[in-house]
Amino acid sequence: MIDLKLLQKDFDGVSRALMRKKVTLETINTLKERSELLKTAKATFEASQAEQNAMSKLFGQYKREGKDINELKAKVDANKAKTAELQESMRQAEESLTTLIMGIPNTPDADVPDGESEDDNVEIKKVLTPKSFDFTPKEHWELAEQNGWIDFERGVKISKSRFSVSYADGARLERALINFMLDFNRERGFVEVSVPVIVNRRSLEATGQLPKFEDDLFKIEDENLFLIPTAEVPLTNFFRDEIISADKLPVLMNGYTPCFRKEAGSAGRDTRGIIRQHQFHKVELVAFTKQENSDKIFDKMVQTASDILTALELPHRLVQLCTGDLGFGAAKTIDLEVWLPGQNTYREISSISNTRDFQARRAKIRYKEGKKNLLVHTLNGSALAVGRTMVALMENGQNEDGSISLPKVLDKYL
RNA sequence: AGAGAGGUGGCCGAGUGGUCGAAGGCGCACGCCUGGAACGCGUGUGUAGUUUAUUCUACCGAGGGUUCGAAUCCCUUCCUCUCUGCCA
Repeated sequence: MIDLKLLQKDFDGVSRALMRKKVTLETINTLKERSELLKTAKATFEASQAEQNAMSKLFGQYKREGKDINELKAKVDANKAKTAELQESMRQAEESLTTLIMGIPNTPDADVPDGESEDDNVEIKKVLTPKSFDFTPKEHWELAEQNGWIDFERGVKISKSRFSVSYADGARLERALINFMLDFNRERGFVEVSVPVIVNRRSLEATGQLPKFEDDLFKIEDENLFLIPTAEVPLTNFFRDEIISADKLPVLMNGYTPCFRKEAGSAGRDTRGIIRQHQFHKVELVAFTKQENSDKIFDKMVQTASDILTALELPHRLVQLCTGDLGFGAAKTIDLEVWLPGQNTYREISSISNTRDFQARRAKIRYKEGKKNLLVHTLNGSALAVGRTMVALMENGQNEDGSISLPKVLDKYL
């Protein structure tokens, strides 16, 4: 949620930032109007309520002293009706503001490049050089089938399209990667956490998936519960409605979960293979920091994810997302894209975001600084998407006969 | 899933219509005491909005109702605990 006080104070600055995220000036103006309306409505109501409270107190006093209450009662009755009306209009103002603001994205950082789509993202650097093959490298689905690692048809039979089965060495590699990543992140200071993969509506509102993106989520019928699209949701909600003592910060977490996404709107994209599945494994980093430290922790998270790829000997690059590609809650995002020789391109394998206080304001996660309670900054990032890591290992490690050489860091996990 | 009990501040816990944002205790912070510490004593200690500030408003799981006035009465709902059932 964006900072309404800041909008009041620096309307031009905030609206300029929001317009970079394609929020129309009309919407921003409405937002400002509604927040001012609420403020006045609240003030009027509270004044009337104060009057009511004062008279009610008098009422008790009169009764105790045996005074006549008829006149007072008439006054109090009249004020009561007025107060109820004021309260109702305050409620309406509140509701219309909430509805609007919950759908407003975060403001991008000043240094985020402008752009329309992923084509305008800015490459920051490349790590490791893709090796050249003296044969035509295959795509991962071919290798996966040839090695008996992934069974696509049976995944569809058991569930539906965009589901697959990892099998034998494929399943073992998957598990090895999860363990490897969890250990790697833990050694970097991220405490391992295992969380529910089914969460309630409030949790998804806090992180920003709801109310706007309900169509992307698998919902449990009749329960008002949802399958998580990322461990970011349960991990970030760990501290929801809490005040963390400042000396505990930063809190760095690391968790593995399966993730579930409907992939509505991506029909026809990545239909072959396991690049885009309804269910996939991911190890996620989440951090809670003091406001002044989130940039530092952000860099640490990017470095950690990049180092995992390096340890796995996977060539990759860092890309800073432009405003047009930035997610709903993110102020700043760096994607890690891994080289896929079969596809002859870099593909996203991790996305690391600083949401600053956007999620913290929705989730009411604060810390105490002196006498004041401040919103934490929350950050999240994959380290890494497991399925896509398998894809990269297959395509980069393939030999001419279709067998696959795996990096030696995985030896002790296999 | 059935039966019962219950949800109050960081924690425990009192409070059945007004003087209750809420006794008391624990914890925590500061001060006194001490060579230093424990003990003891004193003071302070919820969140959010509003205001320059005092103030004021809201919050005793959530939502609604009764009333001039609700932590307290009524309704709905969520959650927790105990027993029974089921089950990794």
